[in-house]
Amino acid sequence: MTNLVLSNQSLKSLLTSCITIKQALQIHAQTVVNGIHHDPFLITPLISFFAFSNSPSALHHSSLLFSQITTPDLFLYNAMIKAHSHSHAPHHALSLYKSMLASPTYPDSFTFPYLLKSCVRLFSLKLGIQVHCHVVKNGFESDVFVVNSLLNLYCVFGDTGNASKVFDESPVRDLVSYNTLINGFVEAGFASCSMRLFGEMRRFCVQPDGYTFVALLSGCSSLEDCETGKKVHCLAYKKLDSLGCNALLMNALVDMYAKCGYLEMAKRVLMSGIRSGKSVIAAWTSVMSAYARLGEVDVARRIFDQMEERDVVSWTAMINGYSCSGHFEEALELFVKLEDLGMEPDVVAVVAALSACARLGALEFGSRIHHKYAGKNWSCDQNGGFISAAVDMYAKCGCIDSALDIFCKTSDHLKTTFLYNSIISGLAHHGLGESAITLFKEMDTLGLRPDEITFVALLCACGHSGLVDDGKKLFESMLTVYGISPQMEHYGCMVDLLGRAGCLDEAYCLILTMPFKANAVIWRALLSACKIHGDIDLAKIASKELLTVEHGHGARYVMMSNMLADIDQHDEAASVREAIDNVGIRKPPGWSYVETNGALHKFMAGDNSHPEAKATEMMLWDVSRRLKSIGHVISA
DNA sequence: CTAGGGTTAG
Repeated sequence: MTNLVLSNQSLKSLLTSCITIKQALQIHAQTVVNGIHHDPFLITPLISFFAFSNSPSALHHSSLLFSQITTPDLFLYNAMIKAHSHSHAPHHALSLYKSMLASPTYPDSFTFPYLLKSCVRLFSLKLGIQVHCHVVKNGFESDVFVVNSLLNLYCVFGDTGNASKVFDESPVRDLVSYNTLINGFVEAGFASCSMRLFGEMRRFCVQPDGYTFVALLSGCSSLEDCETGKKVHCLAYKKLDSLGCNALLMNALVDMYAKCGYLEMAKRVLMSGIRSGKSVIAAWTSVMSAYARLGEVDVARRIFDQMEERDVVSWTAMINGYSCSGHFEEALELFVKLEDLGMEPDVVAVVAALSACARLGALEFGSRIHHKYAGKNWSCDQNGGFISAAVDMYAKCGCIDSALDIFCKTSDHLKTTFLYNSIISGLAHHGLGESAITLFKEMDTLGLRPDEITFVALLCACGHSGLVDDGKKLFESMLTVYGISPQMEHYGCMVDLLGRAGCLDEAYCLILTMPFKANAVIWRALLSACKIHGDIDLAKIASKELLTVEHGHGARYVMMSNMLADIDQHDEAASVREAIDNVGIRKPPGWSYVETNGALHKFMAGDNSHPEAKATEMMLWDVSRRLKSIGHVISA
């Protein structure tokens, strides 16, 4: 090759037609050879080429070049910030911004959207709020791109309150602003707000596009509002003559009809999608899930097997389809198959598997999954769902210590009401009422609001630990302090709590004064308390009431007959048994699982077929004898 | 602004 010396100009024009990283590296080498690598007109396009070539090593290379520039200009700063915002290390974007603030350069409207995106990718609302302050300080709140990035930031974190505030206070709004907030409302579970916003959008004559309709339909799916869904369908049909080529929209339509239970309509839209050659995996997944929810697991499985393409989402849907119908073993089997096929399960799939383990009590399997996926690059441990699923799994499998360990190691910004609910109910089931209350008090200092589930867990914890006064105080505080009106479940917990503690009259009184008609759960709780404390008169009342709300339920008869036998009312017990025979009621046998050394053992009431059934029974007898000896009262 | 699949109680 001839020793050709290229001028600055020709190198620069070469760079514009450069395609591969290798070519750009060659040009860079030339600039060094020619001693012109400090020419800003050459180095700037080189840096941005490397920055935007979507390769971690090239980005590293551009960072090196960038660091050698003494006073980078705004353009270069923005280029580097943008490149880092979608890199594997978005925090570099914020460091760059910091050094920019220390330099004579000021940010502009191009800087903030990428900073905000970095905060989103760092899962840090806190940093995002700081950047928001800088937006205000620098006067960019009226730039529509900045506004849309702010909207996205708040929506991603489910903070629709702040998102609405940004939206309301912004002098500029475009289609993207509306779409972002509409979608944010839907994802936060406020689908009705999204419908209202859509109305406003139309009044302001902002023309919706495909994304608007997809978001709205997704809202109709979650509301199971097929009426609105149909209207959106019509509107989308009229507005978009290109409806036929939008796969996303077709999928959203199918999902809406499937979730609303209009399976025939869902399949009709799906078929039209197939005819026009669209990508239909998502639509099939929706239809499949609908069948699973209806309890038709076999139909769901057939669809799953017949789908010509399956992705992680379809696998997850099938795994959950099994879980929904109580087929936890099949769910886990499918998860293992997914792993064996070399497909990388994502957080949602892992969460689904952990949940199946929790339901089965499959500790070894569950902890294997937990350890395998904690600390992966897509960061399960940054995902609130993964953490609560793991906490729940350990708690349900009897390892409250492991559950607490995970909980305590979780940093505060990842602690949510949901996670507290998981750990508190875990503590409740382990009879650790005091700890449950301690953690509950912690929520306040983190600014987390308890919800109705928190109180179910708390009251349950008090009930299992005999903390009657604490339970009463908490029940009081629900409405007076937290503005949550107690539901049937909460009254149920209170009846159980008072009943176990022997305050039978107080429990009965609560039932009579509560604002709803007591359901079977409540009467059963009272009946069970009567059994423990041997109150026959109240037991008769409770069982009479139970009969009126729950006609012909086998468990009631069995419980009643056992109870009467226990308190030496053998004649009455016999008459109840007779009633069972007369009505022909059969209580479905109780069953349970236990997992040891990776094998699952199923136990059913009255079933002695397990090879170690005799030994197990002896062990159980021993356990209950020891429980009795330390004063524990075993209820029905 | 890019569907479809998820975690807590009873």
